[in-house]
Amino acid sequence: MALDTPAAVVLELMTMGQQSAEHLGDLLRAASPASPHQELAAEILRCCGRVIDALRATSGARKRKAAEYQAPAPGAWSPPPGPPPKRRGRGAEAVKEVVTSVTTVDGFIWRKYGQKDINGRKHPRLYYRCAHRQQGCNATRRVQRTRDHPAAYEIAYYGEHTCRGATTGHPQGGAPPPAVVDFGSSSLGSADAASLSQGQQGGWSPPSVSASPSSEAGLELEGAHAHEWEWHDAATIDELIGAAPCYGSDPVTEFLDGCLGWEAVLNDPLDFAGLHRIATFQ
DNA sequence: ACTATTTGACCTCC
DNA sequence: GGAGGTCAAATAGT
Repeated sequence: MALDTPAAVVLELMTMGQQSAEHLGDLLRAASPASPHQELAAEILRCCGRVIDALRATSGARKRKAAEYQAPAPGAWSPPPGPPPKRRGRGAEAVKEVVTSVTTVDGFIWRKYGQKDINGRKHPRLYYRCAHRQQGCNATRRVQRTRDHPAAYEIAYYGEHTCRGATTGHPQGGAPPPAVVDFGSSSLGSADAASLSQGQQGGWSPPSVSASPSSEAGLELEGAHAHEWEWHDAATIDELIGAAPCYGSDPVTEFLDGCLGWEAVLNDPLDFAGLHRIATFQ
């Protein structure tokens, strides 16, 4: 939610850019240890770092005060009226399971309703349900960082969407903007997850990048037509670098040739005028 | 004022 | 009984 502000978006994008520069530096080192271009990558890295620092300093990173929960009187909690709510059976089959670097780009609006520390897992599991639950949509999803690659998320979907997706109600009927910043396997980020909030007008609102400092899950960029890439259990990030279709024989060249999604992001209908200025470090 | 998120309590399954 | 899943009050954000 908090990342709906341009500054927050810039911060997130700069973080990604920083990660990409790191990745680029690695690739350059691997390609040619003596390459003078490494210094260029290092320069990009430094610039990103400075912008990030400046943004963090000005944003004031408000943090939620720890809730002072007042325990309800014994017996205060009462189950909702009517039949008991149906809980998903433990280990119930997910309709779909995805392992992805972004926690979703599935075109649906999700609302977080719970978080739980899971035994043997370093990161908590996050629970989301479709924001259209009031319209009877019972779709839920479970997001969990993978054990092997904390930058990756296992997303399990449960239930069917009866709402046909929030973004289908796009006011202009046009395709929503491609809002995915696809850094491919380089997104080894500290991204944080939160659910995408829908605008109060009930229509489609631009995809937002949101993060909460306290959350352990990842960046979430959502757009109805944005793509997500998946990898499967056996794949490692390194394997994916080699396997990703956008990489050719020269990974460095391919990297520079636009496997990243910057253009798509900057062409986004969102007002990125300010972003352009910042992105050019002026 | 209203909505979204956080988080401890509670429920259900194994 | 423990672990995972969900609820709902409290709180933050707009």
